[in-house]
Amino acid sequence: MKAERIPEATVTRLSVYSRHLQQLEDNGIARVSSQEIAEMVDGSSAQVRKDLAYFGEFGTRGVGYDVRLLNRNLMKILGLEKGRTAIIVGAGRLGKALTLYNGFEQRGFNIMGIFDKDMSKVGGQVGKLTVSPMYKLDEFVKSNNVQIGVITVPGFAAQETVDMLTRAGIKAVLNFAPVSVMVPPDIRCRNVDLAVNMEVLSFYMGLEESKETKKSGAKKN
Amino acid sequence: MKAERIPEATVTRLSVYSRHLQQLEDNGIARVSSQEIAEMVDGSSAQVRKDLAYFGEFGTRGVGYDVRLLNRNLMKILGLEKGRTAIIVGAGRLGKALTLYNGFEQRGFNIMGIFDKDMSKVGGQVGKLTVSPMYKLDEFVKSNNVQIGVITVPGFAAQETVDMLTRAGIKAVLNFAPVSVMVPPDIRCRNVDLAVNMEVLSFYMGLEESKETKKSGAKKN
DNA sequence: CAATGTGAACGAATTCACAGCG
DNA sequence: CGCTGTGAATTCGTTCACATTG
Repeated sequence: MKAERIPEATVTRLSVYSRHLQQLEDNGIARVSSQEIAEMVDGSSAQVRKDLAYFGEFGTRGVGYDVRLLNRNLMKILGLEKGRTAIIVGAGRLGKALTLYNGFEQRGFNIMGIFDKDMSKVGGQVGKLTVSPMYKLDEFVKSNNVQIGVITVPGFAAQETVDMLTRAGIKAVLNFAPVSVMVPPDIRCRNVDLAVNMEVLSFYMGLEESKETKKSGAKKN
Repeated sequence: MKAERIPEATVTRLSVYSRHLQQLEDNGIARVSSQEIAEMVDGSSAQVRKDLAYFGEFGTRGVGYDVRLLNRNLMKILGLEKGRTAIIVGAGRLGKALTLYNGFEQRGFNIMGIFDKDMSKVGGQVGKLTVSPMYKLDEFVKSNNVQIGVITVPGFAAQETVDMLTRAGIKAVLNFAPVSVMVPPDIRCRNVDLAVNMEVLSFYMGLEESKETKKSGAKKN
């Protein structure tokens, strides 16, 4: 282990390892090797060990890793033992779906509120939460120490929403609006563009298609 | 330009470039430089030019790129001029939200159907679509030539769903279930794990937090 | 002695810097 | 003259291979 800069790809994989370890734990499996983890996530054992090596020595040579212990360590590395707090901004279908998405609380995230500009949505129920108006956002973020803002507003409203959140003191933004938003340098931001994922698939399908075209002897132009 | 393997990161960026060019086009902007594109996507101009260079020469030296023309080319590279077809499997909240998500059709994707195993959901309306039972999936995919299957079923049902889709002849899978699914080597698959995104944010927030702790002189242990 | 942890080798992706061209 | 297009240099991430150790 050494104090280096951590590749983002490593962080992403740690999260995936953790989810798989959780499954092993739930199934009562006590030990696992880097090789076995690699198979679960479709990677290499060397990669698994390298990823872990950034943060310490978690295994026993000749034996492998204690599933429970390693998962605890990964959760800690990922900051999940701290009970992360989040709100959803945008009470459209996607916002509501994310508010009620089980995967978040299963991993220790607490969705504390949901907000919308549209007064016809304000007051509506989303599970246990009630949709709040935007003017309550600042106060809510501050007094509840909300850390993560999840943006599910339409593209044109995304930047102003992010600005409100950063002014209120949010630490990180997960943006589902299909635009690039600007954040101050001390705020973490990730864009999840659903269409981009589809387009990457489309690109690779296109490669396959042109292969087939070649095989059958047809010409493109 | 040369016939090399294309980095996936490049493909992802092309999709983002295209979305921004679309915006410029809508605003009546006719020309753009690699520098300006870079600023929009928060990247470097050299990166933009390198990405484009995999596919050809699209610009004019000393001038820049024709917005409309470049966007046409990118859409073509991404296979979007072909009218990609998709179905959603899993008519829960996320499935419904994605079915009605504007971003897909705006980019040329046609969501043709939505399926669910739960008979109490079958027959329900989702926009213009009616939720179909799973036993109709195979026939539907084949006769409509559906290319992309979007998985929004619970984790435990994801693998069997993928198997059904691949048997029916699907070309690509976009998996929102928080598990790793296996696909045959000729099928493209992307996993969008919503919790992973949150956890990566959480990790970097943790780095900030320990910086602050150090600054204030406190010790972690 | 089996599986970890890790320096060294390798390969891939990004950035640099400038030649080439409209 | 300005901006593209691109080899060369560099940085970054992954894989290899083996010494290390419980």
